[in-house]
Amino acid sequence: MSQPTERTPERPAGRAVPTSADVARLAGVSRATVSYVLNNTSAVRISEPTRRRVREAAEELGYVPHAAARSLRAGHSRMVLLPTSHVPVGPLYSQFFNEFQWALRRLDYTVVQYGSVGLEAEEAARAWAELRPVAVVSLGEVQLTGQGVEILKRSGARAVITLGTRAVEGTHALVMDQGKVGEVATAHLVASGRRRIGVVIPEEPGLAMFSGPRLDGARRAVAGTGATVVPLPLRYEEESANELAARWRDLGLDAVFGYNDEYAMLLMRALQDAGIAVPGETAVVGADDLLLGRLLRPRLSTVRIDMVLGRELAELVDRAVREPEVPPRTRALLDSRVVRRESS
Amino acid sequence: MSQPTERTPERPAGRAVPTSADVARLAGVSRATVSYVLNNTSAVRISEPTRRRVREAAEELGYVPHAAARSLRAGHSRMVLLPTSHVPVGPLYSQFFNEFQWALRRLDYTVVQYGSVGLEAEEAARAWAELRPVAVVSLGEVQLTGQGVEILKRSGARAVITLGTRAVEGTHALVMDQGKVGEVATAHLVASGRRRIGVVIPEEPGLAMFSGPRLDGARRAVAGTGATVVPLPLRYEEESANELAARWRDLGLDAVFGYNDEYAMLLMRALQDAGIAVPGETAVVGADDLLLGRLLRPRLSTVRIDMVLGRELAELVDRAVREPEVPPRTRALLDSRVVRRESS
DNA sequence: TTGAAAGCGTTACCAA
DNA sequence: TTGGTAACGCTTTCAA
Repeated sequence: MSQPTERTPERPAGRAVPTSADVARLAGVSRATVSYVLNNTSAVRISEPTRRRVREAAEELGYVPHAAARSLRAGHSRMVLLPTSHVPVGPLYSQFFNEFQWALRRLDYTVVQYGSVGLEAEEAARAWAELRPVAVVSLGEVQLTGQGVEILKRSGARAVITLGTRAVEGTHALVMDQGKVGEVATAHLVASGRRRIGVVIPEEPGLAMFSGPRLDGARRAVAGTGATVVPLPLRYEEESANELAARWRDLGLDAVFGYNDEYAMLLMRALQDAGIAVPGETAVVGADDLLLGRLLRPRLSTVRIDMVLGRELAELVDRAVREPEVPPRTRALLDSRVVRRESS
Repeated sequence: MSQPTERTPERPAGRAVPTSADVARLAGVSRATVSYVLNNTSAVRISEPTRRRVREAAEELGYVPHAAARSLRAGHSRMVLLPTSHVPVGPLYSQFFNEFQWALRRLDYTVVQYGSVGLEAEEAARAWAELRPVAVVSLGEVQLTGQGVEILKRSGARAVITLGTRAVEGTHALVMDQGKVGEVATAHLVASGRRRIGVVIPEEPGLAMFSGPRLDGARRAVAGTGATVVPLPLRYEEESANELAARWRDLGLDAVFGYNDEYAMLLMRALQDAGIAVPGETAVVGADDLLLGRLLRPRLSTVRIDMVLGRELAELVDRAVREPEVPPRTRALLDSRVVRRESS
């Protein structure tokens, strides 16, 4: 860039942000022409010399269009808003999420994640609505209410998609059937002849959303089999696991579903240290099929969760935006199956 | 897009998005009054009955202010933009990140994460600049250039903060000294009498940003000691680890720094399965101090990384926004120390 | 081929 | 205490 001045102060107090009017002035044309050139408007034909002058002027000024002004004028945006929060999630979920974002970008949407920690349902919906997104994809961080959905739709959102453990009225709901995770794990344990089955409930906040349905699923699996389910609160700390292991024999359990691989690994180690044979005396099953679970001895049995592809979800969003009249539907988002290794 | 000149209704058969003008009409007042009431403008006093009428009208219509229009009018926003991408990060980083977001929110900023996967430096800077954020905090997903920083500042960003492995010109740079992680790990191994030290280099994309500096740090640690460093490419798969373990004795290594706990655990298991005693024949050190590392036998030695608090970083952002004339500085963001367990 | 002007939803200034 | 009005930056229709 040509900076003829010897000293360019970083931030001259008066330096304004260049607008299309500045570009027009420098190029010696009107603002309309600038817009035509920079947006490659095909309806209008601009001479090549003019185009070049405009482009050079824009370049020289470092002009960048103002998204807010543009979408204000246009009356709509292509922003897809994804509320985020602090729910600790595994690599599976992260990968899905990234693929989803990438696919949306390919469909020419601007993906914006909005940190929504600590917001209540309606408060959150209002905050999101201020940005006038064309679609909101809520991954369950904030429990959206029908009221909140109404606010969003009234403010122009053409699609509200919830991706959670249960359907929300008025939205395209994608249900992650967390119950099934607990169900297949527990059914597997029952089928292997286990009768008293512990189910780990993490005490860490934010996980109740997943652990509750998983426990319910476990209960469904034992219904009518004579086996029983015992909830086991557990913090993700060695001390907590050791305490639990110390009273293991009093609990009289012969199997445990560890919520996920991490909690399962923690508990399995504590059980082994307490002299309880795995899987001999107690079977252990995790979930998520982490690589690390295969490194323990015995190798950890697990529930493998197959997520819908991020690309598919992106296409669903796109369709919902283009055809908002299609009524929202609820559909399953993931499938689960047991991968039996050595710990069960 | 060539569309017929016929007017296509933007919002088919639906009521339009309510604006402050609609609220004013319903309440029987002017738009200005609506603005005063809804923003609690203290400079103007509005009678209580009027306030009530306005509030009720807004409520009835489900009015939500239009953030773009507001910031267009105001000439500035309080948006802090955080580019995100798919770099796989550990729980330590996530926790820091969430704390940071939360703290920014408390300081009344709107935190927006912008999915920037696959964007080049300048392209990305331009995309971010379109949103006219008051500050950009780049966590290193996209290698920001001086050019990119200039674009952002010209478009009104009052602070650009980079949080990466090396400083970027013109920004408040917070350097995560990844080199030190490798340095302290290797120094520890050398001090324990190890001479030929392997350093794992993950083959997964996106990690080079961290692994390169860590390897450099390891080299610094052996300089002048007579010990040597050997880079060890490794995929995060059992097969890859087993291959590496199979030719371990040919490599003649007596220690390895495993990049982080996960790779270290993977490799340690492969070494043990190949009959190589840990730490007797080969010492292993990871990094991140994951709980899972403590579950293996021997317990995994590790490098504990202390991150700066998210709250501190949020305050730095706030200060940089309020006093943009203060020259950008580079400062260290994290400190590292070895936690010796049993594997070294 | 280009330009003038309207208007998107807000808010701040100045009158009434 | 309230209302009219201009302006923020952009796109688009209409006119030249």
